Amino acid sequence: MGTHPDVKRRRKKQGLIRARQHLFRSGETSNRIVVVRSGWALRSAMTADGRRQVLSILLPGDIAGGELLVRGQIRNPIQTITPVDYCVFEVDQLKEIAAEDPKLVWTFVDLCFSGREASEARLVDLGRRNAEQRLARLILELHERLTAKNLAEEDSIPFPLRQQSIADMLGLTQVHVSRVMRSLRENRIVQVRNGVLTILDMNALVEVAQQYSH
Amino acid sequence: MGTHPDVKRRRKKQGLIRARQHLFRSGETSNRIVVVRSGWALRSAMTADGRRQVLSILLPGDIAGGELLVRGQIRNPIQTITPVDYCVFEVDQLKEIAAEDPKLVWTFVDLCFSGREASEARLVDLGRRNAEQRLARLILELHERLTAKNLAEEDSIPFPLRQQSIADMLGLTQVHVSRVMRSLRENRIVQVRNGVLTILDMNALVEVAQQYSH
DNA sequence: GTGTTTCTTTAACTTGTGTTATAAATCCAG
DNA sequence: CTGGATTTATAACACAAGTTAAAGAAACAC
Repeated sequence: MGTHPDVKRRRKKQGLIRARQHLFRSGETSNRIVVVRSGWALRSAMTADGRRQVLSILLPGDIAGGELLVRGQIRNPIQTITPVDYCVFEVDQLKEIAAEDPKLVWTFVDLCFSGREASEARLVDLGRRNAEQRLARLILELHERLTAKNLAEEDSIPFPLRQQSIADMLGLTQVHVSRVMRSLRENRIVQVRNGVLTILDMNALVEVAQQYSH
Repeated sequence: MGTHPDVKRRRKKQGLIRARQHLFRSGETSNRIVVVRSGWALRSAMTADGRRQVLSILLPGDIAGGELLVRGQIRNPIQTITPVDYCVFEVDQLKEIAAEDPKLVWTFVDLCFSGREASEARLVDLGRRNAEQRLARLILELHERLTAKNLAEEDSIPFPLRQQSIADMLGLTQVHVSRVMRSLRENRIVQVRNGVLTILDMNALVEVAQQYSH
């Protein structure tokens, strides 16, 4: 899609934030939207009894807090899992720009649909696929997204995710994520070392991701 | 939100379609968007091995095929589960109207966000709640939505869903949905008769929906 | 009505994933 | 380098939900 030229011109501020910090808190009423420039963050929801469901992974280039364009407040907190540097856009300014150039609003519609498609893809995973498939598909998704952003080398990608975060994303427990990781490791399909995940056997990984199941 | 006045004026056609028919097929490239006027429909995704995940339930007032505003084709098929009558809007015309009145585009952004929020709520259900909670929450959601549309009487709502569809929505099997329904029935929490579901004990239902779990 | 098909219920049995607990790695501050 | 905190690995056991099968019930066609 690419950033809109008017938006670039009006870029206001930027910032750097450490790992494990909130980029947005639930309920926050802010008028700034953030674009991640480097680093990873997780957007999640909490249940009443304190368990977490990760809704999406934010990678460089992704927008955080876009709902502020149409909602008064942030619903889902966003926390960094690595240091993140970002730039900030004022909601009011974006709206002004959009008023001048209606095409921009269609860009928002488009972005919003992409986000929805992504969360529906995850829905299918949680509803209809087993743990092994979910993990394999998550790895493939990250590999694709990072490759598109030129952040992968060959079949290696940065991998700062803790097993607990993966569990919270895939609707599993950390223990079970560990089991499935072991299976992928022992079958020489993927390898994780020093925060880098390497896909050793792409065909096998795709196979696992697509295997018929339940 | 309410339908935009310009849109109402240009309403083109309407139609009636029987139960178990496709309102949209996957891959369809149509230039018509549909608003459901009465009846229920399901939007779903299929896995490679033919299992189904229901992504959303369309009730009267809901839009079907909205993605055609920003995408070339329909990704997820929509099938009626009751007779549906609907009205049709041409995509091109909507875009023309939107060009004249940019507010309308913001309405699309808003709608799109609502859809995303709904699918993320379901994501939390599938990732972090057990079968009983999922079903209780589905019933409460339908009750709320139908009440808002004035389609509920007291605590009774029309309920044309087959157990298999509920299963495909909640990531369960039909057999297990039957078990959970039995539990709700035997505890005198809900009752289904002649396609009408009655909430006999709202407090208990809310309790089930929120119980701490796993 | 009668027969046919589609749903639902129920039971018996299996299994994937959760739970709990502990040990082993790894990371990090000082 | 050392000690403490996180994170990961493993094992043993438990249970929610899946599977299969078969019988009832309901819906539907003629």
